[in-house]
Amino acid sequence: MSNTIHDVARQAGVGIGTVSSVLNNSRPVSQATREKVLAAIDKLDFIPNSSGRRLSMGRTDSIAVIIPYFTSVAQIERLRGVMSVIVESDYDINLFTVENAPQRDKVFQTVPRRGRVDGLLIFSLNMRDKDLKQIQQGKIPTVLVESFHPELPNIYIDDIAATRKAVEYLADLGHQNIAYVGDVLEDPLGSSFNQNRYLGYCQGMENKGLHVHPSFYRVGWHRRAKGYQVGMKLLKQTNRPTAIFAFCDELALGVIEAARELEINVPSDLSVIGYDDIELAHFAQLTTVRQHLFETGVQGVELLLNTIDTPNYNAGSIQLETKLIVRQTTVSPNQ
Amino acid sequence: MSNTIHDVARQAGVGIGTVSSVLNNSRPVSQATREKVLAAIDKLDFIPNSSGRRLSMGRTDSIAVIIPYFTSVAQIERLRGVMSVIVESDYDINLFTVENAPQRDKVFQTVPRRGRVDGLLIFSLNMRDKDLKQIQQGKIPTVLVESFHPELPNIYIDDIAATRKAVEYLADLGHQNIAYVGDVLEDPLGSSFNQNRYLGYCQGMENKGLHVHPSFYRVGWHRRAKGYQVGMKLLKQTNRPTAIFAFCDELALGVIEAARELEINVPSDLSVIGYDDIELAHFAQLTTVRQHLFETGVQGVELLLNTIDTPNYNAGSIQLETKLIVRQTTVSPNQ
DNA sequence: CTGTTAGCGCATTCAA
DNA sequence: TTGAATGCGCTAACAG
Repeated sequence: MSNTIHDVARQAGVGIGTVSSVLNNSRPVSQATREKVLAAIDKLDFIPNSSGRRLSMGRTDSIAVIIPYFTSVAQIERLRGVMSVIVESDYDINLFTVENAPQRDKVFQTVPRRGRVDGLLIFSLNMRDKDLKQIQQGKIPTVLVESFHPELPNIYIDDIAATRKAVEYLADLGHQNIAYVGDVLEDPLGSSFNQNRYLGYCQGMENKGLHVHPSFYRVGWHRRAKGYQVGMKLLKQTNRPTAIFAFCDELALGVIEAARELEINVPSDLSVIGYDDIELAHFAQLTTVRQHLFETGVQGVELLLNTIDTPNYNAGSIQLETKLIVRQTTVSPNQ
Repeated sequence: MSNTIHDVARQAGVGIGTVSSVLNNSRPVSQATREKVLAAIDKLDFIPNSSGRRLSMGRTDSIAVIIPYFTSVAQIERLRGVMSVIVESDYDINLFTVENAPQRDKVFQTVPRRGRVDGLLIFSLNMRDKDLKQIQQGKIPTVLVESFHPELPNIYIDDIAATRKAVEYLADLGHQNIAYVGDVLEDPLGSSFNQNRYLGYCQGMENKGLHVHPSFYRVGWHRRAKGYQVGMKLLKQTNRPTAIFAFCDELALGVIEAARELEINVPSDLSVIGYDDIELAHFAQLTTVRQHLFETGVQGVELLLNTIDTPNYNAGSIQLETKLIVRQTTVSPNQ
């Protein structure tokens, strides 16, 4: 079918060991034979069979990226960051998306195996002990992005502080009725950042002496359509909030659409603040918390590649900064 | 390191052939031994080593998805479609992004090889003869999405007709000065759809007896920032267009931002029409040509999986419909 | 029905 | 400096 190393060896009139040597520079080869081999390789358009190489080397030269909520723009932005560095490397990316618990279980059971991938990059999924055991006993290098486990290196941001500051910013503008539109706290896939953001919200409210009213806490999935629904409910309430902190930009935009439909002017009648700073946020002039999504992808793979290539690499955790980007959806109330 | 089939065989007190048999149901096994084997597999938490399996089977159970312009929302939407079906299958996805000619060359030279992947799904890249030769002599099943080659099955839309209709719609509204904001015609990665859309624009203009003015044809990369720049130039011209057809939604939104900054009201002073119908288009109330991006991904993999699984599968081409979605960025001029 | 063996394509060790 | 032999883990053909 395809040319093998034997074909090249025959063509060049040498042994396969010699061909392998020039392919990998694994041992000295005389200039003359090297040239013969290279000529044969070129003539046959030979590229070593990946499967054979994997088996022999015990390496796969590929890493798995595991992504929940693949519909989320934020995840895509991270993946872009990953690809931007992987393109320059010799690794392949195996992409796994996870939308529900069975899918997560299947991935965590089958993917972290020797001979499958050389490393794991996991987005936004907290590990259960069973998953961790699998990873650890297989000694599969792993880096978490936007999630946490005491035993694993990760790239993270201080969600609590970032959210707290955003809420305090709203309070400082003079808002008292600040609602929280977020994700369900008990994420079926096990994420903690939603809880952290809610925590930050509560802290911010408390710091400013504001009451966290139960009817001001609403959850939905982080898609725009859901933000629209939740926003509708919230804005039709008799005690309507004057400001809303949304868990992510997509939710925030859904809220804005709801407000638009109810003819509630943003920002004069309603301030909205998002989270992520996706590209759409710029277009919509949305005030938001910028987390450097692309950068988390970049740092995540880089950390992972280092742990793979350097045995006993001391992979610690890396915290990235956030920044409140004030645009045009937040002003003082009744202005 | 990891448990192998031999460990399982020893644990169960059988031969490796028997273990392989129960793993693959490749030959009848007595109920008693089957249970012994299953118990051993369970006890050792055994999953067959992927590299060994690949080599032995001559299959990789993975397919490559090759994507240029990974920054484009449209490509992401297609990829989502792909992942939605792949999750239900037993195939892995190897993701390759391509941002320039050297990267394309490298991917096409190294990826379409037996032992590397079982199939190729290629987005928006026209093949050169050299690339095609590689694919054909390796007999790697391949499906193109949004690109064309007479020898390869593809998923496509009628770009020319769709653009023509969009332009005719603008003309019917009464616009005469209709500009085209598009991609460079000579795409360095070899795409034809940009040329097709420009062609459709010209046809539409001609059908309506309108003149294609050179200063009304502007190109940039399909990112919003570029749309902004191009839009700025176009809108500062003395002979300012009253309507703009943009090659893709992202460019259209950039144009709208430029208009916003120049205090040119959309749509009363300027109609804008995009292409793709990305999610952002809905938020921005952008009139646009909807092509079913997610669906192209779905159909693309499905077609590919069929060609892989069914020898001599007659994979033809599939044309998907487009639809003009009229929202709020297009009205009659001077209204 | 089941154990043993050959071979997938490669890197690498052992001999020469 | 190089060729030949061994083994990576598995499937499948072969032999019992």
